[in-house]
Amino acid sequence: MELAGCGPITVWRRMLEKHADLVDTLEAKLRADHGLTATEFDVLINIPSTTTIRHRELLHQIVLSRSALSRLLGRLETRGLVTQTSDSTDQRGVCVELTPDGLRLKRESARTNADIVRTAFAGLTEENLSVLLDLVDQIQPSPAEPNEPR
Amino acid sequence: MELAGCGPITVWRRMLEKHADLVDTLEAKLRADHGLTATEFDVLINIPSTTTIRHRELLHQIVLSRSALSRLLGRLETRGLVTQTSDSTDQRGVCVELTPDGLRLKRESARTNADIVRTAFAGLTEENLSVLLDLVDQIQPSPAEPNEPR
DNA sequence: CGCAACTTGTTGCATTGACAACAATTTCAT
DNA sequence: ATGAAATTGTTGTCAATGCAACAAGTTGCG
Repeated sequence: MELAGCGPITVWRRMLEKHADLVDTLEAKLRADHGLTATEFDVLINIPSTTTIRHRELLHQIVLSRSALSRLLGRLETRGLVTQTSDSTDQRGVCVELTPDGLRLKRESARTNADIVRTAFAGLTEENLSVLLDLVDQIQPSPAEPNEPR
Repeated sequence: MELAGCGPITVWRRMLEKHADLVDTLEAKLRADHGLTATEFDVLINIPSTTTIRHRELLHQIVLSRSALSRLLGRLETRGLVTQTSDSTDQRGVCVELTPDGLRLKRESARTNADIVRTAFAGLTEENLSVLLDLVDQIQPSPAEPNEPR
C-alpha cells in the first residue's frame, strides 16, 4: 500500500498537470507575442544563428516527422524567416538558414520562453533545482521495446 | 551566472525530455496492447465504471475541445466501448456509459499504464517520490494572463 | 407567459501531423 | 565500374484537433 498521495502514479499525474500548465502558458505567450506555435519555436531555436543546418540535423534535435518538418520549413520560408538552399556537397540535402528577420524572431522568442520558465521556477532555490534535476534524471522509462514476437 | 547545468531552463529542458520519453513509452504500449491513443485512454479512464457521465463533465476533467470530445466518443461508441443516451433530465445533455467491453478495456489499460509508470519510477524511494512531488508543486506557471489591453 | 441569454452538443472548415510511396542522390560491396 | 541498398526530402492521403457557426434545450427576468 502506498502512502497517501505519494505513489509514483500520483507523482506522475501531478507532473503531467504542471507540464500541461506550463506548456499552455508558453504556447499562449509565444503565439500572442510572436505568432509562433510550439513546434515552430522548437524548429527556430534549433536553427543555428550564424550558419546553416540540414533538415536531417534538425530532425535529430526535435520531435517531428520528416514530412511535417519539410512542410513547416516551407511555411517559415514563405514567412521570410528562413531560406532553403540545396547542399552543394550532397545534392539530396537541403540547407536551412535564418534570415535577419528569422534571427531576430529566434532571439526574441527565446527570451520570452526563458522569462516564463524562470518565472515558473522562481520559487525554487539553486539547491531545489539541483535536487529536482537529480530526481528527474532517476526516472527511467523503458525505451519502448521494439520487439514484436510475431 | 548560473551553476553548470542547474539553471531553471536546463531543469525544464530535462523535464521535457523525460516527459516526452515516458509519454512515448506509454502511448506505444497503449497502442500496441489495447489499440488506444493517449486521448482515448484519458477519456476512458475518466468515464465512471458504474454510472454515466455527461460530455460536459468529461470536458472538465480532460484537455480537449468539445468538438473533439464529441467525435472521439462517437468513435468509441462505434467500437462498442461506450453507449451514449440522451439525458432524461436535460434534453441537451448526452450521457456516456461504459459497455462491458469498455469497462474491461478501461481496467486493463489502466493497469498497463500504471505498470509502466511504476517501472519508470522504480529507481526512486518513497522519500524521493515525496521530495519530487513537493518540488514539482513549487513550480508555478503564471496562468496565461487573459488580459489583452486593447 | 414570453422572449432574451445562456448552455450543450454537433457539424463545416482549415490546420497540422503521421505514414506510405516516390524521386533523386549517395554509398557500398563486389 | 556497376548495380543493390541506404539516405534524404517531397508529395498524396488520411486521421485528429480547434474554432466558428449552428441547432436544440433550458433558465430567468419582465
